[in-house]
Amino acid sequence: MPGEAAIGLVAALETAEDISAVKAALRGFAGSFGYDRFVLFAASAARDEVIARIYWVEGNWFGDGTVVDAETYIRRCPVNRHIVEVQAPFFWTKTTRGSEDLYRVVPTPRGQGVHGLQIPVFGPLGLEGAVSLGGERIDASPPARIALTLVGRAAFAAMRRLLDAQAEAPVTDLSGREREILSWVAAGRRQSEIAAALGLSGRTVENHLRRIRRRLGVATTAQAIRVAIRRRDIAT
Amino acid sequence: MPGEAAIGLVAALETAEDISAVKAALRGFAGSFGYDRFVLFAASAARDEVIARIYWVEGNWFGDGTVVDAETYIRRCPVNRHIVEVQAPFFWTKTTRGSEDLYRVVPTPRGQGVHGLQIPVFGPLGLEGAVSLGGERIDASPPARIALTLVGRAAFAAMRRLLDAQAEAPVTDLSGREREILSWVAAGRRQSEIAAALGLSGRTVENHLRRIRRRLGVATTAQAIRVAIRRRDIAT
DNA sequence: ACAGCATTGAGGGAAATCCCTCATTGCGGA
DNA sequence: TCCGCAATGAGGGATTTCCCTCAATGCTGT
Repeated sequence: MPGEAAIGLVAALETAEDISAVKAALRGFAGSFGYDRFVLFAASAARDEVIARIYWVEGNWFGDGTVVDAETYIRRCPVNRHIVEVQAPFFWTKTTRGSEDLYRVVPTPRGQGVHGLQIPVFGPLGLEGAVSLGGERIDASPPARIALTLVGRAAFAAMRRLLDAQAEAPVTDLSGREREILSWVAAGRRQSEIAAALGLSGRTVENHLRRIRRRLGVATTAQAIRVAIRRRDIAT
Repeated sequence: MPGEAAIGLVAALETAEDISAVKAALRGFAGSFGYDRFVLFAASAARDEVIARIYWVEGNWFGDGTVVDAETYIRRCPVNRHIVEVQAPFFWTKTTRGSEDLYRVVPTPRGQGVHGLQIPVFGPLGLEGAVSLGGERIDASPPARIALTLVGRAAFAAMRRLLDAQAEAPVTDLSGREREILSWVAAGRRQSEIAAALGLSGRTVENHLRRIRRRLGVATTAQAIRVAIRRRDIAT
């Protein structure tokens, strides 16, 4: 009865106090479908890299028994790039030809090799992360996919809640100068124009904008405009 | 067994060919939890107002037997504004004091009056819509919320797939493609990333953005974000 | 048939942004 | 008093955006 179990797990994950409990929940549930490799990472589209922060990596991802570190995983798995282009979970399969690994996105993985389910996680600002599940003999049926998506997303939310609680203190307010400068940018001024208007050097304006981006947790100034408008840091 | 039914419904909704089937699925499932009023609307990157397009309104939303039309519903239900500020489904309750309706967001609705569950739907660009369920004697337990969220979002996806298939007329000066690209920029993507995501060349994205700037009469893309948000060409 | 416009793509070069780091000043709180 | 932080500025280099132009589709409406 994966459905009942899934809903119970989601409820439990919402109030989980313990990272190991979150891992155990996903490990156990996904395990019953044949998945034994796990990756959870934040991707918020807010960083230069696709992956902003790795929450959890576990399992024999590359078939050679090596324990993966974050960088390795990212570099060697192009599936993680594909995540920014989709709107729904997708299956992938890895086939090894000679010494080369070939990853493909497929409707239903079958046959030899490592297969997986990649689950994007969305939020108010767009892509926020992903849950990646893998294994060699996986259940790739629609019910499995649906249940795993439900539980995987709940696990992601729980993991983020627990791990980003202390790690980040993101929602600092913008300083007055920062709001002022961002408002000018929103009004269509270039950095050099703002510098002239405010009697600053272009460098200073640039530095302020970088600080603004970091504070708002966004990748580009254009996105900073949108986020700041939503947060009411600047006027619409 | 709400869990099994939910997963089966989601699978069915993914391939539904028929709007009435989608409605029947949600009506039946939510009905078993005491919900008998339904609203599905898109809120995404394309139109004026918080609500871009209403997919479905059904039920006695205002207790006086009147059939609601879209505008009325939007104007009279402030809960729909609140949707832009949350990251997760929430319950609300409506109490009537004299001739005045008071809406409140609550952890668990109880007592007299109309209660409801508001389910935001997120995608790569952020908030994409919402599913609103209401009733007078509703099940507001966590399992019910989780199952309804799962099915509600699947119903939303199905409804959008079926209804947005045969096009809609752009109300603004920006073309559909232009709004789409600008939305991605507002979500923090670079031109090259957008090109990859949409399968275009970087040149094309760049050309679209120049055209957008010219059309909106702005100098920079950052300003275009603000103007487009204000004009409701893209989502906040 | 033909004009208009959306969509796509490009060359070539100028300008702007963005990244890292480091440093100084001045202010308010522990 | 000293730490932290807002505010300012810079060096130096890597990317990205932006500007002009031109052109080929394909669809729509007159």
